[in-house]
Amino acid sequence: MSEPEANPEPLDFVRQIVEDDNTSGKWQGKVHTRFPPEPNGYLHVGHAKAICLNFGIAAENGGLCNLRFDDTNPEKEDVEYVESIKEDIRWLGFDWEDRLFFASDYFEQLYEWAEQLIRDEKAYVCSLPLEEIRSGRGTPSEPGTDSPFRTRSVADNLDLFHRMRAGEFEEGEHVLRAKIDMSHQVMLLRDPIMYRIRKVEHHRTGDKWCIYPTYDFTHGQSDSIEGITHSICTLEFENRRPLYDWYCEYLKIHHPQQIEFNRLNLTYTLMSKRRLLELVNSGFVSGWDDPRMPTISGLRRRGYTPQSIRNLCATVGVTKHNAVTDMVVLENQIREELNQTADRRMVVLDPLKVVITNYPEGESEELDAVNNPEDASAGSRKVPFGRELFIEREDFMEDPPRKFFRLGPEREVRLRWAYFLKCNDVVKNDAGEITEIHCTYDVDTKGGNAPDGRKVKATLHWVSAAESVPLTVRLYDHLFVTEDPDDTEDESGSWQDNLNQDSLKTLTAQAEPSLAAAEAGYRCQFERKGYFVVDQDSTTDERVFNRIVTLKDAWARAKKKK
RNA sequence: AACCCGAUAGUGUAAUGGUAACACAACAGAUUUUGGUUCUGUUAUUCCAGGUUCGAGUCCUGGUCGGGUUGCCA
Repeated sequence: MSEPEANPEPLDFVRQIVEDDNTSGKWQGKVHTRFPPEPNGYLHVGHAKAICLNFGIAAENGGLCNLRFDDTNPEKEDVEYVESIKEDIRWLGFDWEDRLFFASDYFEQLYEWAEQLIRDEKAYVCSLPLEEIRSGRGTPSEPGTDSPFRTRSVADNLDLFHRMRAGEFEEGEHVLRAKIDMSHQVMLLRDPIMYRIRKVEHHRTGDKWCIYPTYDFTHGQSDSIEGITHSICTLEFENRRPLYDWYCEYLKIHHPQQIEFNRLNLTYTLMSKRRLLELVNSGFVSGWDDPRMPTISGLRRRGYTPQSIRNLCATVGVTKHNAVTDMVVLENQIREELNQTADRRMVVLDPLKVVITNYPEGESEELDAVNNPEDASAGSRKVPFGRELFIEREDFMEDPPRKFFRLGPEREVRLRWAYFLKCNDVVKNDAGEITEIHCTYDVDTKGGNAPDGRKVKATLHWVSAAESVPLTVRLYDHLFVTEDPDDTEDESGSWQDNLNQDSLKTLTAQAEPSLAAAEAGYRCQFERKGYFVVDQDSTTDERVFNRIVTLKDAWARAKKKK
């Protein structure tokens, strides 16, 4: 009766926990997750993994996923970030429906809970200066010492805490601390800070508050208020789980389970919001959405699709050990998608003039070119052909090495969708540089096939010199020259030393006319060169194309090996 | 020298005590009007030492290596 299932997709360890909980009835079959960004920067592809995980698990289990901003540090946060984060999540294809929340909406409740802990003698106002709180905490191997204010009466604590809120004290004069254990082996449990005084305007609450709760005193309770079942976060919060549990336990509130997974890292880039902000501020990149940035907005502008990013997140897996995924895994996702869906177009990035000496002067014709060999429904288009063309400079060599299949003196190649072409002569300037080449074409090979069955070893892309249109093309490369930005030559070096100074090259290319009217966001393949997208900087006079990714290039690889 | 977490081909993951596998990368070949795509094949893996067991990547003990913890950041 019960046939074994045909290779069920293996569950990652987080999904396994969720499934086990559903089986045991731990949460009565309920699954409720959340994605809790701090609005202090733009989302990056590492966040995409968390988004896919949280929204994905909810969807797969008939549950819900909230969007909650963890906005407890007004000094670094801003509405600009709130809006960009919402846009990026929507663009990725996820929907929080009516469940948009802010931790700052819970400030009043949090304040009451703080009072409750004071009354329960689980919290106290500590009036030690910052340095003394730090030194009093000890080190991982030596216990800390109790604050002299640890024994303050409940009445005094309540009074002081109220006056903190009322703004009677300056920043740093007092903090509220949990009373746990100053000699605990887990440093975090040595009377952690719950509230600090910050006389700073908050992007949502304005000047209503001058005391702000810390992450630890906010996050678990926010989860609790929202009825979260599985609080999924990254590995660096592992150490904080005891405190998450402590607050839920002593507050006697709904207690979600925190589960930590490994964040996404990619080679040749970095995922630190602080460092990405530095890159933006330094001007090395044009902004958070610079197409070299690993931000969602950067990848979007680079031409990546939501599907390609979701596919990456599905591919990398979810475990508990620090992993670095090769950038080519991301690149392959967009290549795979665009190979199926993108139009092919001919664009010459580095033009070399070709004169076809046996083509009648003053004449031209239109040839049929297939739009996408992977998709017959994409149809075909007309491309103009004439006596003078441009081909890619690197597709011609006067003295070709052994494995070079492209054009050379007395060699014959195919012009894509056009004719066979043979080179007869090379014209140079005084400096010895090739300025143009003279060729003849075989009129019987129209469309690219020889009736006599002869073969050529290469097919080149080309454009008509008279009818091509100029395009601004931005060639992007890795942000860093090393796989690991921190891998500096000497120890005094910094990650900035590894920035790729050649990560952006701008040039003017010659394109077939059909590209003159391409609209922002249009993606296509420049045949033999890569996938490109029209950038938002385009104007009616100037089309700007960003290179999303190159094609795989066996010839380039062979050259590099030598 | 304290505590927490981790370790499986080059990279990322699977194997839920029972034949170590998949994807990407690399390499070789076939096909090809993109040196693209597609197809075929090859190379290569359980950190170490003990223990439990008929049987250990998986369980136990010890070690090694890596990451994290000493913010009034999240």
